[in-house]
Amino acid sequence: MPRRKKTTTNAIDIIDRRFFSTKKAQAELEEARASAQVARQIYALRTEAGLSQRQLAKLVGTTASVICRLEGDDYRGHSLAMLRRVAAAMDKRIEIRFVPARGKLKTA
Amino acid sequence: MPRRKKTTTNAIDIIDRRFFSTKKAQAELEEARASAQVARQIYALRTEAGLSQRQLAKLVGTTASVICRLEGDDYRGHSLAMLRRVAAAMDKRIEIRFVPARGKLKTA
DNA sequence: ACATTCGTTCGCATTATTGCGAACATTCAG
DNA sequence: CTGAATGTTCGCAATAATGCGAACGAATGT
Repeated sequence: MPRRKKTTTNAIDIIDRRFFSTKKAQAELEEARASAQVARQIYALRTEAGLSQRQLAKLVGTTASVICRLEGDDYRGHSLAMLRRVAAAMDKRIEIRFVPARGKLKTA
Repeated sequence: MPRRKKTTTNAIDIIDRRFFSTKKAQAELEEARASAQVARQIYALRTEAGLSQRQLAKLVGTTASVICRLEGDDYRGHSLAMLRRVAAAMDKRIEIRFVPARGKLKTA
């Protein structure tokens, strides 16, 4: 049975571990939220346009299962190419901006 | 030798063809411009941060050749995952918005 | 001349996204 | 009940992005 690094009786270890875990967790959360927001935007645009997934898929030039994936909250694989195709299908375009890390303000 | 669809003595064919070609050309131009804008944003952020491609690559967790690709004007393969990694490396985050097709206004 | 750093390009393996059909449960209309 | 439409998930082939090292020309400083 190998040593277990003292199981954690050291205060610094605890702090370091917690700090690291929160940093990592925050990064993952932020990315998850950002991806989910993209997904929800697609969903919102589609429903507001009165389109079904299959209808949008046809406009985009793909199938319903792909649209369903794009709208999934846990999907992180969005590509700009696909986003632009989806946007174009609904007379929209994509705007990408690099903004300060924790800027919660939206320019409207 | 198969028929050649009258080679084009028909006015409507000419108009349709021209319309289609301009539509397609416009779409490609718009996509090219959008991609180039992303590339230039990365370049601008990097240089303003005083980083070399290799330095940024290390921060992002990749190599200089990848950064070089991302900054190329003719590269259309950007993924949100990579953009977020680049952004995070420079204390930024990515904001994606679907805006009306020909809206030339920027909200800031 | 030499070494260093820079941006750039190439090829190739690895990984991820897309394409697509099939199937399922649910809902709604006839 | 029957039929049609919707959203969803699954698997797999095809395509595309990434990872990475190597090499090159150019610019810089020693």
